[in-house]
Amino acid sequence: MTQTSSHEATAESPNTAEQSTPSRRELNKAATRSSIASAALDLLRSNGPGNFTVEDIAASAGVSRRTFFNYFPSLEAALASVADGFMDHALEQFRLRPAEESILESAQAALMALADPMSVAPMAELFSLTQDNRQLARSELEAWEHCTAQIIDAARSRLGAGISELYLHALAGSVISCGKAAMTVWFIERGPDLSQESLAVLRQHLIDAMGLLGGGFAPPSNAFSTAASASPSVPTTKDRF
Amino acid sequence: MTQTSSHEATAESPNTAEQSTPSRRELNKAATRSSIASAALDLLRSNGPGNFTVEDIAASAGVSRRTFFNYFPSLEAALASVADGFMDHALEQFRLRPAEESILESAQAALMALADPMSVAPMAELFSLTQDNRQLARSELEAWEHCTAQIIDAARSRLGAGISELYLHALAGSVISCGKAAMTVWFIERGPDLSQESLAVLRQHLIDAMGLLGGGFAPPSNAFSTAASASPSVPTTKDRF
DNA sequence: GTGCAAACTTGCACTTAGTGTAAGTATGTG
DNA sequence: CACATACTTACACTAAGTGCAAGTTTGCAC
Repeated sequence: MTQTSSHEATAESPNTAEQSTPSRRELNKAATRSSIASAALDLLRSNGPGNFTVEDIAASAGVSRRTFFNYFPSLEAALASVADGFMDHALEQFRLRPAEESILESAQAALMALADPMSVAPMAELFSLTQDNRQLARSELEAWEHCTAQIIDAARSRLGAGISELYLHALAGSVISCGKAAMTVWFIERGPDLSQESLAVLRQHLIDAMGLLGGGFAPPSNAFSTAASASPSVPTTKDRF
Repeated sequence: MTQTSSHEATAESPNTAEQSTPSRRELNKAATRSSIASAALDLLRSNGPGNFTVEDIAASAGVSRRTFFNYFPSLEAALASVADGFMDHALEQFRLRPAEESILESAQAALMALADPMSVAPMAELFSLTQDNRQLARSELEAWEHCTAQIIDAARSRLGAGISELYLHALAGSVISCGKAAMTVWFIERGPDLSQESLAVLRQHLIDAMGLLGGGFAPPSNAFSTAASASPSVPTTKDRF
């Protein structure tokens, strides 16, 4: 989670190289952090949302309550770090796409990269465990929002600073909304089912949602048929995977 | 805010009529509620975000701390009730649109209705006072999310239950994202400026954002010129206001 | 390795959010 | 007027989140 970095004590690695020497300290910190996060996830699994406290997580992770708060600003943030990992992965994929590709294509490709079991499993689990809890749902909204902001930045640097801010904001927001919609609908239909068949459905939903967006949400009667043909810049992509 | 209704004690008015006799009780409750909300807004104005407590609000509204929590589940919710009023207004407009109109057109029309000073003033103020506070920003996200859910319902009942859920979710989410984008960009550009000129800018942003959406976010080089021509179902609407 | 400074952890004390409960006060009804 | 119901309030309690100061670990120089 990028926003929690401000709560960590280390500023930057002392060596000018980027990741040559992770240094004992950083390794320890990373270990502690992930141990807290997975303790939180375990408790979410076993006790259900709302039925455990920060103290429980800290005890289960073998640290003090105070240390928990040195790593995460709230209980929800600890759980949201799972979603953040998922989205960081997506953003990485997005930024790796060739600059000449359209934003929608890049977004679609990036989202595709998430429909594999390894990436989507923790996210799907969070989704399922989170559904009925207000606090947790909020954190998830925040994670999506954070992701939107990142896309805006990435798209701006790709398209040049001259591009309309409204275009950037509306596009990034819509892309995220469509990704969110695909996951939500998938989850409603399939629950936490991570089989190949189920993931194929998710993948198709992601494709369809982007197709709808690229097609300007042509009226529903022919929504799916026109979605592909009406969007020359997003050529269906269905056959690419 | 619709979701706070579960925290209120009254279930339904005793008389079968809808709003004939608001009854002393309901009047008192409404008065208390709005007095709490405006006390919260006053404190936000005078002290800035994060620099006042629920106890302060309760004292300022002349009720006990406990009563505050009988009306609102959190400090943020009290402030968010302002945004909720704004969005309820928009949803009302949306639902009043003729059924044969496209969803995008209806959404655009509904959003237009909000660009008048009376509606937008409290929202803009919240926006400005809220910008740098995490908790408050979360509540606002929640309000948008709530609004999205309402649009999904409204669109489903308009388009019939046979319509694809993915279509509904993606469309509603994108519409809201575009509305949010228009407001965000407007606010970045103009700050809390509610002059006629500034509102015209907001209006134009709302139109443009919906145009972009209807046009499938045609590549930026010709984003604005093609946005209108590429969306036959959303005929610019610029000349309607 | 010895020593020292910086980073990290922890316990403690404190404020505030939020909730359950039971007793009090207002409101509507016969 | 009497009575039931809705609403407010005080009180007590759990838990979130933060500041601070003392302890412990790590990195680095000698």
